Amino acid sequence: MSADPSPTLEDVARVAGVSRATVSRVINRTRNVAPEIQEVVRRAVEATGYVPNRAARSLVTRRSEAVGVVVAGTDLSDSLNAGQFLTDPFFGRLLTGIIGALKPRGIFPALMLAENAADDLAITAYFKQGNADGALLISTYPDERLPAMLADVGRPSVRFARPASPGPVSYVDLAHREGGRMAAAHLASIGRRRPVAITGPLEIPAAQERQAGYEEGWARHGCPFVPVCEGGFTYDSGERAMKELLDRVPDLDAVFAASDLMAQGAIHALGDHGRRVPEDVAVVGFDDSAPARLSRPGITTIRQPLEEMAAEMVRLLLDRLDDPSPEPTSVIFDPVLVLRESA
Amino acid sequence: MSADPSPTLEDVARVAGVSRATVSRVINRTRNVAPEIQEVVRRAVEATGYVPNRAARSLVTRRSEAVGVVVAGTDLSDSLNAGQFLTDPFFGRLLTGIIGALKPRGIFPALMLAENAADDLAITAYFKQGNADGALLISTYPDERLPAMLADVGRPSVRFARPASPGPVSYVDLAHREGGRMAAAHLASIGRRRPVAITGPLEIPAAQERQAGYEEGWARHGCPFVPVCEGGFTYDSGERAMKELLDRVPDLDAVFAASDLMAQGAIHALGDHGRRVPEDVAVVGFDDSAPARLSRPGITTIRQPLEEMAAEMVRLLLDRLDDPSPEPTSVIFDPVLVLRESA
DNA sequence: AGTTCGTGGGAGAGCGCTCTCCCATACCGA
DNA sequence: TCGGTATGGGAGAGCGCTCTCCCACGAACT
Repeated sequence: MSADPSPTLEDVARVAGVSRATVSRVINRTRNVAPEIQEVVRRAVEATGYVPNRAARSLVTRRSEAVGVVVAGTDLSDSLNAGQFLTDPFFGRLLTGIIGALKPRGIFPALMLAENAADDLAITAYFKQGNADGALLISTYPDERLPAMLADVGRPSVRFARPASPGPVSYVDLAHREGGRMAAAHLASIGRRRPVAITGPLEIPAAQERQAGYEEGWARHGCPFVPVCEGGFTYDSGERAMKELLDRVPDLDAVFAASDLMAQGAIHALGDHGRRVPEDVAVVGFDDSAPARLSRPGITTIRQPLEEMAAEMVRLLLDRLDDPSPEPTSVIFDPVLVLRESA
Repeated sequence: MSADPSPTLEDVARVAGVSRATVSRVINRTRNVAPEIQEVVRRAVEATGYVPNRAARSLVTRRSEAVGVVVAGTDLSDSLNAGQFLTDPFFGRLLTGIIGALKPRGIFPALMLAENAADDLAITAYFKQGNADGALLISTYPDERLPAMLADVGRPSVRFARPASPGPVSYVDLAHREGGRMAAAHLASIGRRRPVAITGPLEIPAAQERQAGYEEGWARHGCPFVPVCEGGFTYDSGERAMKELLDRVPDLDAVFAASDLMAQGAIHALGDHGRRVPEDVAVVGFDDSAPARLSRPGITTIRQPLEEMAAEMVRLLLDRLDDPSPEPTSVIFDPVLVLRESA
């Protein structure tokens, strides 16, 4: 059954009674070939079980028909952090979108973690060797090194999330500010008046934007000052921040946490202090990841359409690979308020 | 900066004043080369910024130095299911372990989803084209097609979880039966006497084993009959199963759920029925995934050392790639009881 | 009839490596 | 002195493709 010496183009050509070039043309639909000959070739391919050898093709086309997904975890470079990121449903949704969008092209993405400078080097070398044509960069941190390094070796990349400083890189992002505004508007609309905020790490543009939008929203509803505590997007940081805010603002009645995980931590901290959610305190999260849906009470949250955003990243990258025009593009998606029990 | 015509072996050889063969030998440490010449070559590599072209190398070695991670979702072939699997922390932990174990070899795994027969074909073709040398197969379902198909095209694979029928494939698994026994022993040790069980899908060997061990454990503690309800590993199925069991066995005081997600669903269902956890009902989960740690109450659970198991899968595969001896191996890991609040 | 196309096929070079030969040199024991 | 044997280097074939030429042929024009 297993024909160890895999059939080559030459073999197919012999069986079909044509030249190698003709077979190649049929397979790649690269030039007109008489229909009857196409048929003969196709039958020969079938009969031999031929499958083109990617290495040989890549060698001459200088294309690998592969893309890499680079997860740039963190500048903090504790090795746990990036590892944990992979278990974050946020990442899973993104990955689902990427794989789905790549599948029609027969591309399976290579997954890499960039945790430190050595990794950046290894990853750049990987691309330079011709293992992949382009990169999808997933980083919540404003990491700037990789896109430039990859551009140096002629590999375009598309980022998830706007880079901190504008560079020659396409990206896909959410209207975070609008999301923050929506959270404030909703909390105000259900009669809350003493809001607080648990932000993400403020060196991240997205975290800044969400917070800015939230404050803007409250200002519009007559509340010019919002007590705030910075978190790190994680469950524990949300719990800790909530405790601190309860100390500082005992009569708070609304909290906006910049991630669902932090919202979950906050809700548990509120419970520990005898506050009921949503009766005493309303909580709004961000992302609409699994914890928002599965925890009790369900978390009212600002949904990021991550699957769609991922598909858009793929589209941008493939477009750029098909036509390496020099214009970086960006696409911004709208957040959606998802109502559950917590607010 | 970007030397578009990437330097080739030829270029390095010219700079170093040696032949192509010698440069190749130095780079691949494939034969003795005089130390001073090694030094000269190394300097030339440095100077030119040379990086070997993987396609050219693969063409002659017939090795890609790449591996694929195949996530075989389900035979149920609802497209959502596999997508959701990626957001499951279970998968994230496995992936973390795989990537970590592959990194020292400079390999970045290609990720693929097998949701139906067409996918199986596409994936097999991908391997046959020489895109990857071997596969890491992650499937909780006892899918048998892919390992055989891959073996047919000369690609070894290592499975996560024992296949339903023994085949020519290596695998890594957990002592599920022992895990079930541990759950029963713990519940008995804290004085529970009316146990029930929420199993995983019983066509999955792992689910059967966990259940068998659980019943065995209770039999040993004087409880020969355990009411049971089958779930699907998901949150919703756990919630539903718990409701059903509460109807059938109103005075139950202990439940073993075969996944943490189901345990979480069960705990919420118990709460809805006015039962306190763990005072009225003790709950033990399985996996030790994020929900077990983050939900309230924290879920006492049977931990699978997924990262270590993943690393072992990688080791088995790489060994087999380095030396394709025909003996499939299997490695079984021990579960660990992790105590939290729920039992 | 001769010229000019357009169309569809083949020949063959060459992508950048690895690896098998082969050869030059140095060192050894007889 | 000579054959034998490591040791380390170079020459060159060839992995399986793509793609540029080139050519044969028929149709359409002058």
